[in-house]
Amino acid sequence: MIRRFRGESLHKVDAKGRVSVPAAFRRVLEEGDPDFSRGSSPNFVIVYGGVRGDCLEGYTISSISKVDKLISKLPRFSKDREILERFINTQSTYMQLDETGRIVLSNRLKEKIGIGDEAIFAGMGEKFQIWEPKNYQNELNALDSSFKNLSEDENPFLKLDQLQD
Amino acid sequence: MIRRFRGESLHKVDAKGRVSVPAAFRRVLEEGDPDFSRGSSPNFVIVYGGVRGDCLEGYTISSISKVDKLISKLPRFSKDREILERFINTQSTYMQLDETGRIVLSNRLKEKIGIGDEAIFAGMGEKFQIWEPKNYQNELNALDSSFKNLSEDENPFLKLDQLQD
DNA sequence: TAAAATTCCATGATATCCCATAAGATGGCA
DNA sequence: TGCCATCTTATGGGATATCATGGAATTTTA
Repeated sequence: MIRRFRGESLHKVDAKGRVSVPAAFRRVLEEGDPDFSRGSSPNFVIVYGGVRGDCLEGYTISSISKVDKLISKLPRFSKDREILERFINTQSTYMQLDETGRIVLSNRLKEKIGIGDEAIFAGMGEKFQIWEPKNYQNELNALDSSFKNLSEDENPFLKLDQLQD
Repeated sequence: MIRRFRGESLHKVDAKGRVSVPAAFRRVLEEGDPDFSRGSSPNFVIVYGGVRGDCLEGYTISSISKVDKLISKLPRFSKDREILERFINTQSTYMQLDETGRIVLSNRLKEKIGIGDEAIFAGMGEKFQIWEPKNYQNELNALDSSFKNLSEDENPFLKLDQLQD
């Protein structure tokens, strides 16, 4: 089975910017790092630009590679490619878990998403997000109400069954 | 034969949040976990967000993987995909039965559905649900009365045979 | 050399494992 | 067809490991 990022959890951010990555996510990061071996700590990538500026997105090495490959398929020098490279390559950084399963968020990253002394991790399948708690709640509320306003045939749950395997 | 989740049963939730999963359901979970082997314990997934907030829903690995695969077909960063991942990945968690066939419900999960020291498991074919007993009874009653108010051609029993494969 | 970043150690809380038991279900056999 | 032996299930308690978090010590770097 390929494990995916699932679940949400709240973590303290200390004065140095250290945060624990949820234990369940670590397993996924380990599986997704081809260079990982027992006893070491997995590498992964954090994208801080992205479509939305309001959260950080963490990718395993293998899932960011998929995205990189897709970008490489776009014509060199095309505007599209340039934009995506800007967001996904330029505005991202490698990270490594420390021995206790933490990462450190630089001031730059913290400011980017307005984080104080708490952070919420949210699993999103092939990636996870890091949010400032209040912003996260707003995001959920917004999502909820936009979901409620959808018509029957806009409902993504129902659309799922129309996709073919 | 592909076994399905069938039947309902009531179980104690102890101080640590431990509950026995009905033995019949365990067989289904075992069959639905590609990594399961005799002697080990099956993994599965509990979704706690979903369209309805009033119960937990348990899926086998293989049935949740089907959903995950469909979601992965949607364009990355699309609204639809985001909504579905929020409901199905973010608001869910991996679970593993222990040797005696139990799982532990975290406080978070218990609060989510208002569970005290008892829980009802209800088989729903490809998934099962976990309810606080009183809420479950209300749900049954509501379903009953809404069913009674349906006209002939709204009756799902009758619609069943009109579907084609 | 001062500030920043990284490594190392410590600890309480939580979750997980391991063992125990009683009741019920199952099946064999007289 | 009634009784006994055995297995499975549901449940509880205690021991142990993992996790989240904080602080000190050491290294790096500007």
